[in-house]
Amino acid sequence: MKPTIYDVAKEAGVSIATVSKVINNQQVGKKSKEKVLKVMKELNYKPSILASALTGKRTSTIGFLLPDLANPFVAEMARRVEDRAHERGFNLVICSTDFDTQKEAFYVSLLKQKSVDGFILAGRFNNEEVITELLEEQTPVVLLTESYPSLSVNSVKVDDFMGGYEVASHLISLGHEKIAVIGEDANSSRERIRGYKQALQDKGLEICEEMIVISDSSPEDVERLTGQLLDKSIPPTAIFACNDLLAISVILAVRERGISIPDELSIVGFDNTLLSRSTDPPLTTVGQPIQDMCSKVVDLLIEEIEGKSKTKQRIVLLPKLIIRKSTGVHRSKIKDQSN
Amino acid sequence: MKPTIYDVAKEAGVSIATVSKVINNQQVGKKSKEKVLKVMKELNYKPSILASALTGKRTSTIGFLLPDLANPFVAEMARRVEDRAHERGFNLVICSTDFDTQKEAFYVSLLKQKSVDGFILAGRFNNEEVITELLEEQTPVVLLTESYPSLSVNSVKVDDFMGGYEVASHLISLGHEKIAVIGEDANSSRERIRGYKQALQDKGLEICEEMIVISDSSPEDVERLTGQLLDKSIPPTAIFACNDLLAISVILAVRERGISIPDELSIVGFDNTLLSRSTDPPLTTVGQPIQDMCSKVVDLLIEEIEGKSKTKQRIVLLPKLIIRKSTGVHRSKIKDQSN
DNA sequence: TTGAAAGCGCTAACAG
DNA sequence: CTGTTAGCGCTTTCAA
Repeated sequence: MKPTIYDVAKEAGVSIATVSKVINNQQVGKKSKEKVLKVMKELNYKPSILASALTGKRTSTIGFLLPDLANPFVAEMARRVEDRAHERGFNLVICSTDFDTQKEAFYVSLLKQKSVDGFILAGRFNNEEVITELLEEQTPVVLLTESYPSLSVNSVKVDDFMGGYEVASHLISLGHEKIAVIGEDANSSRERIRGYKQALQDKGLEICEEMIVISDSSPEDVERLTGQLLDKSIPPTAIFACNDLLAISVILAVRERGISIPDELSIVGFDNTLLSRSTDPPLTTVGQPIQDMCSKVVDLLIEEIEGKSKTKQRIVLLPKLIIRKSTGVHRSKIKDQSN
Repeated sequence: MKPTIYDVAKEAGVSIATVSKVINNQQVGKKSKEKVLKVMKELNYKPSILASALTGKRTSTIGFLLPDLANPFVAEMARRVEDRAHERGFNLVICSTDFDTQKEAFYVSLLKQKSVDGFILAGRFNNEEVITELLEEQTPVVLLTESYPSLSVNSVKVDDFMGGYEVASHLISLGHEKIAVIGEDANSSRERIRGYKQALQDKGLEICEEMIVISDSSPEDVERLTGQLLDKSIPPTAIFACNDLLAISVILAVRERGISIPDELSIVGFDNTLLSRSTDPPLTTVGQPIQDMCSKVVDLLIEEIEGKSKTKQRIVLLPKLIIRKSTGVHRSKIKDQSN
């Protein structure tokens, strides 16, 4: 059916070894080479990557595990990773793990069976055991967006601490003193919160632990938590949501209560997703250099795949505060000033 | 390094044939079977899918080509497709084509070399030649979201015509008579527009061609077109954007002009993406049964892969109008009523 | 420069 | 029920 290397060899009057050599352009007599090339074209011959991988070559495909492809931020990363991978001649097989330890293990195992050349693990990856195993068998892996402080593994992420610090600083400079935080159960959130606390401390503000809450990321939970925050005797004048998706849920909850943004409540997100531009008001957020990060993970992984990497790296890129309309001076402060 | 079927055979004291049989659970003596299973576990043996595919079995991976993974609607589809594929034991290798004929051809060719079992092509696929070729060589293919009227190929999509019809009917029932449309250069848009026209006609309204514009999908272009529409001597009182992403750009453009939605202008989208809930006001849109569609494409494809499919199918699911806050009676009508 | 042949890990007759 | 053996399509020595 589909032509094989034998068909080409026969048609070109040479041995399959010769054909193989022109495929991998090694030394071949000019005449033979031309002949083979011509026949390959005629027969529309494409070498089977399966077969060549079986003999030890790469499959040129990368396993890309992420929490949920439907998440716009994740999807954008996936696209950037895909682009870079494509430039470097690799394909991606993408699997959503939903933070599920079972799925994580399952997919890694399955993709190993399919002989992917390496893995990119994006976002929080719960199954530390799996990572350890990968590391032990020297399977190339790079983490994206999160890192495991205790493991010697390549990773690329943004400086979450700094992002959190900048958000809080911005809010404080606007006069806010009661700043709540809604985070997720992930290292990145924890780092952002750590940055936030540091900023409060540096400015001599009191850190109030009950203003810091962790959600399970579902819109319902976020709305509930937002409600709780707002119902406090002294409610916050600003809420820092640890990512844009959370921020949107916050906005919806807030809007439902008829509270105006930013006059009565400032809101900040994180990630600078598409979403953040289309909310009303447009969301102040922290931009991650997605493209850069994604190029870097791919490059790092390929380096490891090609065996060129000397030592493990933790690459940390700097985030950038993007001020839009969801943050401002609180109404009460405005009165103060006009008095 | 990694254990092979030989290692298992030797360790279990049987032939590789026997091992192979237990892998594919065929008839094997109970004792041997147990022994082999035990050894497989001990050695943590996983059969190489490459090798087995080389002998004619499937790779259990599907090539999924789509326009742009960073598009939230597309990403959500990808996730649903992935889920179903996973349930059926398949993986996805995802490639973004950007509507680029070259990339389309390139990826299809590459994935064929990688021996994917079949293709899902989502959205407008420009390279008809490639589809024809796929069809000729009997490679399983299913189109998602778009269909090629002239080709005998499986496809799953929503009834775009009906969606457009419902949008227009809704708007008309609200009293709108000047309804503009912003579409894309794709069959789905054309169908939606056809539905829109039919509705106008059915209600005895005049169809004004200059109220119908096609954008290149970039936010800038959409904003420009929106401006043009609004600057007409008799501007529309409603705009039907052929998808949510377009609708958002329209909203941004409209908001910039200080026009209020829906009092002065109603806006409708299409797709019911996540985005449509978080805009302000929340967007009236048309919901596609994404999950259903995606399960169906996968099932259809796998049927073809397994050779069970008798005839080609074009599956058309019905859309559903979702009325939110971006549409309403125009201010002028309200006055009329109060007079 | 070229080709014969072994082998990658697995499946599938076919014998036994 | 089990094992032998011949491939699957390609790469890679090793001779010629």
